[in-house]
Amino acid sequence: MKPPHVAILDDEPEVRRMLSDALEEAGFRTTSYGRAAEFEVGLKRSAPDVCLVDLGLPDRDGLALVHRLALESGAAIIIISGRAQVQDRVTGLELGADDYIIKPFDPAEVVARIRARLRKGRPDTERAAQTARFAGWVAHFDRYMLAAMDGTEVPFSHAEGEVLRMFLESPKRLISRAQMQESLGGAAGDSFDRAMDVRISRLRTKLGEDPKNPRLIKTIYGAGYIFLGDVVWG
Amino acid sequence: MKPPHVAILDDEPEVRRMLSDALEEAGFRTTSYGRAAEFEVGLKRSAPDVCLVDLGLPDRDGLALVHRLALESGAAIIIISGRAQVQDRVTGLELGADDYIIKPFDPAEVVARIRARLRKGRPDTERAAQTARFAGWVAHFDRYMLAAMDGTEVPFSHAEGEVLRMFLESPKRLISRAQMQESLGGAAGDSFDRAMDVRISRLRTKLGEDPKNPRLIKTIYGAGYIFLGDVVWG
DNA sequence: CGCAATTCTTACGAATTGTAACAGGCCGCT
DNA sequence: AGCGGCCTGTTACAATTCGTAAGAATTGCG
Repeated sequence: MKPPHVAILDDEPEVRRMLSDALEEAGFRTTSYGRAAEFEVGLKRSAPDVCLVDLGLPDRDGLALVHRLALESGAAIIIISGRAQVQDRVTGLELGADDYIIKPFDPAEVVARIRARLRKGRPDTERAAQTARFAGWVAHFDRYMLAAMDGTEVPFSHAEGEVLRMFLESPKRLISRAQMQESLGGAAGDSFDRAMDVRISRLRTKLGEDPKNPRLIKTIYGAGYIFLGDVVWG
Repeated sequence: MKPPHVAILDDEPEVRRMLSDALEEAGFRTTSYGRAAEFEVGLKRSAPDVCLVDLGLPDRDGLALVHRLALESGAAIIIISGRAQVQDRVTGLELGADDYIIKPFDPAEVVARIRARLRKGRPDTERAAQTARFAGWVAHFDRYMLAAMDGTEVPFSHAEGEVLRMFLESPKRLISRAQMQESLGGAAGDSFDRAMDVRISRLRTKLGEDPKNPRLIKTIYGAGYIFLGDVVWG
């Protein structure tokens, strides 16, 4: 398994440096950003497992950013802030942060808290579920079959299954093209993005989507795709 | 859904009392224990969702208890301790605790941290709420749809959604053009500000604004925009 | 080697988004 | 009030992005 990826957002270069050094020492991959705008662009390319966010940003309301992250991203969110009041911590946590660390901090503690989040966040012990229910379908990934309620079965290929699995693992979340390509091992080539389209297109027809008005796999022009529909694994 | 159950282990009666009061006020069920032995007996009867454990116990090594809990129980474990050294926190977290709170603590923060743990532990239930109500509309950011009260729905694009979301996150506050450009990832180019205008223009028409007299998105000449209207998220 | 299934590439049409151009409004000045 | 410059709104068009059909390349199997 690839090492977890931590995204760092802090406007002070020394702090970024200290964090990324400590985290890479601890075996994580890191990406650092100095401004919220760059950070959000980076999120679209690859979804991190943990976001370390400094609230004292010059260019954006940090709490609003945290709120959005909590809603949209599945990552664990850890706030780093110089504001030490209890009320600040409470509102940060209420808005969706998973932890709140006060400056000045010790990098070792940051590492320990990140590990604690990842431990709970990824119950990969029982992650062997091979079936998923959604929108009247049951996807059997072990047999490469889609079963409808009425008993009819539709086979799907490996490429289609990769895409479908990605959707079912992150339902109701925007998935950017770049994320898919990274996840599906495709080098972001010139015409590889067209292949993505085709895979999704075929998957859509197998799911019986109305091309004019898809209800499950929706295209977000210029951003990616989103899978609507409630998913139950197992 | 039954309210979550929090088990409290602390040898000081006043602390137990303060915690249980605050937690029940917040809607949790609580059970308090003064000694580790009772605590372990209680665990066998009913498995709590969260364990609040004071490390400074007279009758047992608290860290060893935490370690066992982490391995055997599925509950979230939060350490409360008077020991404030970084090394103490790191070892506590490494041994399996999910959080580490230092005495003296504020009950409100304890509640917030417990909620943060439960949120991640029970995924997918409350994250789905990606909607905001305002001025007779309901914005569904997961489906990219605006629903009016009478049931009619208007789709909005990603670009329009970015603008709308910015407004709804900061209602009744001035938002400058520069802020928007930063936030929407656009390099502040020569003609990029024109694109902003167009986005806002299109959004206005979808909201049915009167161009002559906009009620929701008001432009402040030379400064930026302001979104009037009360917003309720959820 | 031939066949079939899968996947990629190419090509063209459709949807969205950005850009340019023009029209109108706001503000300061006389 | 009237004028002129700057800011903003809107429309039309161009560029980018995406969907899908059909053919080519790849893979797997006998």
